[in-house]
Amino acid sequence: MLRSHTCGELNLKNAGQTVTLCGWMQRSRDLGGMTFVDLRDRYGITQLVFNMDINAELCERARKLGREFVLQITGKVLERSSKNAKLPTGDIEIFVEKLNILNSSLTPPFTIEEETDGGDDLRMKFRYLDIRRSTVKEALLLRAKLASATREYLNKESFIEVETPVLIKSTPEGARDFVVPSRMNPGEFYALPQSPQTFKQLLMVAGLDKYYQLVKCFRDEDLRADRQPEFTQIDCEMSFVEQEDILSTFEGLIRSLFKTIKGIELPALNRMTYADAMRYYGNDKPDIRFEMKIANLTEIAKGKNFKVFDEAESILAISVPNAAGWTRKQVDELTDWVKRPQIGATGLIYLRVNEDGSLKSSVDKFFNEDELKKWSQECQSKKNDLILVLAGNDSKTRKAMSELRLEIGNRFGLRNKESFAALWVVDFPLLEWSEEANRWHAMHHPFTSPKPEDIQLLQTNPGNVRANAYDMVINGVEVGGGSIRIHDRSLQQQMFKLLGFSDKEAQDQFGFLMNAFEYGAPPHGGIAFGFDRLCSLFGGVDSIRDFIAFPKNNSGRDVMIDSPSPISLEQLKELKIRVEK
RNA sequence: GGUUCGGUAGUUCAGCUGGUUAGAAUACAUGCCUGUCACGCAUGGGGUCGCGGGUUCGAGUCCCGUCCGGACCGCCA
Repeated sequence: MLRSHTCGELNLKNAGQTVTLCGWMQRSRDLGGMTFVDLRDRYGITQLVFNMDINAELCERARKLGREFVLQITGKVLERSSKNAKLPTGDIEIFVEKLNILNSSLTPPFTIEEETDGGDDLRMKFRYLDIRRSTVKEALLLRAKLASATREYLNKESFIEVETPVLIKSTPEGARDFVVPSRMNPGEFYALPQSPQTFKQLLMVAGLDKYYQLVKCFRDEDLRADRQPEFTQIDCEMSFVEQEDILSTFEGLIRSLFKTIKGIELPALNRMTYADAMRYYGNDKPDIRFEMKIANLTEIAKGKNFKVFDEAESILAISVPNAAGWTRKQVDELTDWVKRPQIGATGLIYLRVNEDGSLKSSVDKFFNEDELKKWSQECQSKKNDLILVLAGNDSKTRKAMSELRLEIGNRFGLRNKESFAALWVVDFPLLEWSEEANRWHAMHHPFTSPKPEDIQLLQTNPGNVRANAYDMVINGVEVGGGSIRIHDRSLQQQMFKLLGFSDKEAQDQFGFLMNAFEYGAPPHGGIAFGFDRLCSLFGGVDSIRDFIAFPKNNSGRDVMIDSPSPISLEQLKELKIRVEK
């Protein structure tokens, strides 16, 4: 070992000992007669001290050290005459007797501090330096802790971790696949899994009963702050279970993670149907850290000769507490906000509920006091509330209202990152109609089972069939989702047919699964959690990038290794692939 | 595919309605300083204003194109 201790562990108890430390030079403070050096490693920072009077030659050498030089020092642990309460090692310093420079360093392109001066692009290019910063290091540490606590919980519950293949088969449903050419099978391609869905179902047919895997998944879609092309899931599946069993098992997992990692006793999760989530929050992943539910004014506000309302499919409102005092300017600014193309509302109507109970709206011309009173009753507003109204096409307006509600939550500081509100959203529709493809799409995936009582609707009214599907939502983030699966060949076949597969297509693409169903497939179901998102939620950060050691940028590039990149002509030839220029 | 914001010193940024030699902070270098811990003080070096074109007597600034990056919409079963 090159060292006897780490830079984070020495304190007064070690005073008098001779120790050897290794680390990076964080910074030095040269006072002329003496020089202080902060030595940093993963575990912390320890101050080194050099003195001209006692060892001039060594002190001169210490003065010449540059930032991020790698040092090995041996010296005596001394109590400091002026202590630093900010450091765990702040009571002591090392009086250096031997200084060995293990490696020098160029001046780093950004400061290696908690708050760096480096931009994202630069940090990613020099990610190995970025990870030296405590913020990123702590994020990776949190990820490791979450992974280990997850495994511990699931192992204790008798789950078996099984690895499934990464080179699999491309299927048309769902996201775009990343594909990998097969040299031995020219013209043919593997796909990287979007999820190990079919494999975990086969493991249930195989009788493993309880499976999990912390697994990399891949989707070739456009990225976001919380979306990477390769990401990690906690993927789980159980046999001989009903929806309730899955919900309670994995509610247990999440609550245990909160307990062990954050010391938080998360209350039992409420259930909300998909229909209610859409009705009251305009969104299938409601942030329930605050109320402000959406009210529907369509019935009571129509037919008063106000054209915008009369032509609208839906008129929706939220009542913002204590906002009646907002100035015209503030409301105008909010109006501009909802009119941005990303939100897409055409305008914003308001109704003030004044302190004295009187009402003032931007549409007083069309509505009398009694009519406005009905609005405020429908919104359950209190004095001093400001009611905000959007109108138009139902799904667009609902979406816009949901965004507006979240924005107001942000502005009022109602979305505290250290408070956590979790719930299950249940009873998702099995199918949704795709205008673009002119056919039904599986809302979750094609292996999701319909609720038994709704199966009869499959032929007559597919849009109304509810699925045994559920999402776990925390603070408006979908952290996980799953379903009870179909385990019966004929129902699965019926499902594919409904989704527009011919019998042959279904057999070609998913025959292996349906065949397996004929050999005693047990009833089963499962769930998958977005592990990166879970990490960022626990870390109180919106972006998942710092919880991934080497993430990709917005355009799916790794700017450090500069990939993707062209491959040689020889490689292409071997793969029998021609690239269009 | 679209919307939007940005690209100026190693880095983070300022630079107004176009006008003399493009600034600040920090980093870096040198010197001074014996209890600092974001040490302090002094001095100094450091710029193809992303790239290409245009308008103009004159462009970091205005226009067009392009590349790069961020956020978002579409997309993400």
